[in-house]
Amino acid sequence: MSDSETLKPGSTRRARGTQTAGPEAQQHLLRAADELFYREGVRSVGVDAVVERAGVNKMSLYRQFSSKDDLVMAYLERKDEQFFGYVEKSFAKHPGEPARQLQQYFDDLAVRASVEDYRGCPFVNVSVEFSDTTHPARQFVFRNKERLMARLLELTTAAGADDPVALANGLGLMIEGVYAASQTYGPGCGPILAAPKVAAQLIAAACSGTQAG
Amino acid sequence: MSDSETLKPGSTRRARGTQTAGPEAQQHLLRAADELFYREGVRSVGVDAVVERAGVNKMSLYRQFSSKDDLVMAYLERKDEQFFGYVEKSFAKHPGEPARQLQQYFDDLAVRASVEDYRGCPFVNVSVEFSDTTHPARQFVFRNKERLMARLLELTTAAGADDPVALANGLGLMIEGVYAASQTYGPGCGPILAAPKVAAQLIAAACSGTQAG
DNA sequence: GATGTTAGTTACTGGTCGGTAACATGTCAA
DNA sequence: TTGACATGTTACCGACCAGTAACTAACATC
Repeated sequence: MSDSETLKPGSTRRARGTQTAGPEAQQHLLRAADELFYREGVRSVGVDAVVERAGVNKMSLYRQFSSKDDLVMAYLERKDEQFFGYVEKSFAKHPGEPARQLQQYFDDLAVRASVEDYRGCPFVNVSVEFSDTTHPARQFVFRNKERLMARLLELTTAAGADDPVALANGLGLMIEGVYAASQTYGPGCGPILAAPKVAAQLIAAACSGTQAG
Repeated sequence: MSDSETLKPGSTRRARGTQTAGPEAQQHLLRAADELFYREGVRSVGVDAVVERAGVNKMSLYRQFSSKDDLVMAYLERKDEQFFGYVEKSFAKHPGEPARQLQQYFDDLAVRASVEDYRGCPFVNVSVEFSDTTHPARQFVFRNKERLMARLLELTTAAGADDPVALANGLGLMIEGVYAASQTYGPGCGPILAAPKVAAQLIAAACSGTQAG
C-alpha cells in the first residue's frame, strides 16, 4: 500500500505495484509498444523496456500476447489504423474532389514529416529491421502498401487522370520518398518541403484533359 | 596443412586455419561486412558472423578495427564510394548533356532496384537501425545525402532548369522513394518501374524554356 | 470467511552480444 | 637456428535478450 514509486515528470510510464485488469494492461502495453517501437525500432527495444514503460509486469505481457512477435504484429495493426486514419482525414477535407483530396494528403504529410522527432514510415522501418521477406511483419507491410496503392488508384481514376495507374505509382513513390527523406536529410528541410509542389505538378499534368478534381 | 575444412558451394566464406596478412584480412573483413550488413542489417549481424564469413579470427577484426562501430563506419565509407560510383557511371554516359545524365541515373537505378535480393539504400537502412541522430553513422548519412543533393543541383543548374533547387529536391525525393518502395512493395514491381517516366516528366517540365540537356 | 481467478514478484533458463586475455602457431629475417 | 612478430585458437567476461516457473498478493463471488 505504501508505494514509494515516483513517476518521472512528462513520462507516460505507469506506477508499479498496482494491479491492472487484463484488457486494461493490454492497452497500456500497446501504447508503450507504439511509443518505443516507433521511436527506437522494433528490434532495438526489449520486452523489459516495454513492460516497464507500460507499468505492467512481464508475465502480464505474455498473458496478453503469445510472444514478442505477436506484440509486434499488434503494433503494426495499430500503426495501420493510424496511417489510414491520416489518409482518410486528409481526403475528407475535399469530398467529391479527388485531385484536391490527393493534394491535401501531401500537404498534411509534409507537415507531419517535418516535426523534430519524426521517425519516418513505421512500415518501412520494420522492413529494414526484418530482412526475411517471409516474416509475418514483412507480409503485413506488403498488404499495407497494396491497400494504399489501391486507394490512390481509386482517386487518380476518379480524378480522370490520363493514366491513373501511372499517376498512382508516381504519387506512391513520392510518399515513400518523403518518409525516407525525413530520416536521411534533416527534419523539415529540403526535399520534404518540395513534395507538395511536385505532387501538384504530377496531378496537374496527368489530369490536363479532364479537370475532374 | 591437412585442412579438412570444406567450403560451401557458392559461398564466399574463406577457409579457416590459414594465416592472413593484416591488410589482406582487412579486405576480407570489409567484404564480408559489406555483404552481411547490407543484406541483413548492421544491428542484426554480429561480429562472429562477420569474422566467420571473412574466414578470419575475431582477434584479427579487433586488430584492424577498434570496435564494431568502427567496422560499421568503414562499411559506410565503402558503400559511399560504391554509391557515387554508380552515380558518376550513369552521368558519364552523356557528357555535357545534364538533363540526359539525370535521366540516365533514374533508368539505371530502376534496373538495380528491381533485382530480387535488393535491400534498398544502405544509408536509409542504418538511419532506421540507429535511432540516435548524433551517432557517427547517422552523421555520415547526413553528409552522404548532402553530397548527393549538391551533385544533383549541379546538374539541374547546368540543365537550365527554371528552379534548379526545386527540381533537385524533387529528383532527390524520387530517389529515396525508389529505394524505399523496393522494400515495401515487391521487388521490380509497380512504383519502381514508373520512376524513370516520372523523372522524365519532372525534368522536361522544369527545363521547358531552355533545352540545355 | 473460504475459494477461484487474476496479477505482481523474484529468480531463473539458455542463448547471443561485443569485447578481451592468455596462449599456441605460423612466417620471415637475421 | 633463433628470435621477433603477426596471426589463429580457446576460453572467458559482463551485459542483454526472450521466455518461463514458482510463488505471493489482491480481487470477486459464493
